[in-house]
Amino acid sequence: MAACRRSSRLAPLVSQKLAAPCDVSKKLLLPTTVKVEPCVSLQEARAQGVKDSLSSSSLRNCKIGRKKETVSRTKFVDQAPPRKLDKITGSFKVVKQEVCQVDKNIGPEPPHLPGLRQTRKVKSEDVEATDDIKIYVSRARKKKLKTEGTPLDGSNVCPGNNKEMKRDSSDAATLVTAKEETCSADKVETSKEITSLAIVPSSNLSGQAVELAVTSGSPYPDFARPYPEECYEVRNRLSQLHGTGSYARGKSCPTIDPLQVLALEYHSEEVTAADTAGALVVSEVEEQKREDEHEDRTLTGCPSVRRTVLDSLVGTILSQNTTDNNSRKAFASLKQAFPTWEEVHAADPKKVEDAIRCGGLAETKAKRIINILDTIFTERGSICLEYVRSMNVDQIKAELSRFKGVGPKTVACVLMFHLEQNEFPVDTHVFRLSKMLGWVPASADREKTYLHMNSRVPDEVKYDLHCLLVTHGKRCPRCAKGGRAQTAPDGPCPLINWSPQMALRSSGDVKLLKGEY
DNA sequence: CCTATCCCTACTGGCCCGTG
DNA sequence: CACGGGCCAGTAGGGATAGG
Repeated sequence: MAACRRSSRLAPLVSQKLAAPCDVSKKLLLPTTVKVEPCVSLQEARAQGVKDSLSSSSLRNCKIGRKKETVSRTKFVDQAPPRKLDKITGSFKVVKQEVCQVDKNIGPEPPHLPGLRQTRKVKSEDVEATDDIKIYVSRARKKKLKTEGTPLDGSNVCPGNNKEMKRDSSDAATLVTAKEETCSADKVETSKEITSLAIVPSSNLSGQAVELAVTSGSPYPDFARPYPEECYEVRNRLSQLHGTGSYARGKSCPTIDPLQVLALEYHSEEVTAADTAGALVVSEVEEQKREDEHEDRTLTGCPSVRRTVLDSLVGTILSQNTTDNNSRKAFASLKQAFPTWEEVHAADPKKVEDAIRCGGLAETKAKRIINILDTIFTERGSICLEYVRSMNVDQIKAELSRFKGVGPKTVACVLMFHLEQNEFPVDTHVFRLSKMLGWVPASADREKTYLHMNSRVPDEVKYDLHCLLVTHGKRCPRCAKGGRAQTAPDGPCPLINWSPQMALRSSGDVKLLKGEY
């Protein structure tokens, strides 16, 4: 197994900055060694032309202190290869002599874009009015503007961001109508059944489960859970609690997770009241769809496509670390300011930043978006990501994850919500609940959880289960992080006693420490 | 010696809560 | 009411170390 994994990591890679990938990709080079001048920092190493596809450890080996001056490479192949550390597949990265030469001509890489953190609700008092346009200004930005002596006007704020900035308990109540009666006593019975299922020894696994344990690409091939039966049962229980029926792709999920709301907007299928748990999501989605009817005509450089992969990718980036409302408004604001991606690409980064400011982390996200557009334009001659539709899933993962700011979760969301692939994104809620349910080893990190769950969860239930776990992780007082649900609960948790971890949590005897789920 | 991996921290804007 | 600290979540990067 180890040899197998190692072999996969040696998948050849090509720099994203190769100006003519179609030419270079035809080359077949034998493994060799490339001399890299010693340097004292990562930035300097990159400035020397070392591609950022090189692993951090390998790049660090270039530092003087370690007296490591060589970087190995493998070969080009005639296919679209991953171009940086592939966190999803675990494949690895190398650097090539040609890459260094090309990069030297390009110069140092763009400034480091720091990571992101999640934001929560927006305080209503931070919404201010200027003339007829209500504008949203964060406290931090107010402080910054005050420090800079910049007047508060429409040039430095995001318009049209004055509604539903705060998702309070009344909103939640709207979302979860008619849920209480679904939480009846029969839940207790099924809970007992599942308790017994959860502790069933591996020798009693179904044939399907055993097969999965043997053949999956999981980092834990011997860890058989979750069994397919579990996935279906949890889906059914959470569906009863948080929403009715199956959340087929393209229909609404009973969640207001920004990624899912954005995803809904990308699908042309009808969104009906019966498919959602509340009127809020439906009205917002329909309203957005109406806006989209107009915007789609000029939205992208691919006029024949209603929603593009690039829309989805940028939308998902904008949804990182912010609320659904803010991310959606940031996306709409961006489209309003720059109807096409070409315009975004050509725009002053500050203008782009201003356009998405209402989504939070505007500077970071603007740089990342522009960097993506710039990379695509440089490599393809036009700003369009539709070519990934012809790729297989692994190739798409490699293609998208090479962009800075696009991680495994973002790629998985694009794959699942937009490209309708059988992916199982693992966000913080899915990660936490997976551990609580005993579906992954306690030591599993998020990436391993993603790999394991993606291989274990039956394809037909991935979409539903993801949506429901996210919803449940937000709403259930027992299962929410820190025991603090983001909305009013829909009812008693149907997963009590599902696993020893869940039982411990529900008993209240365990004081959760920092970092624990 | 080189690479892979684990573990940890930084970064970011905003919310929540306690304190003065 | 203002202020500060803790916390949130996804990504990037670096130190240390294991393994081939």
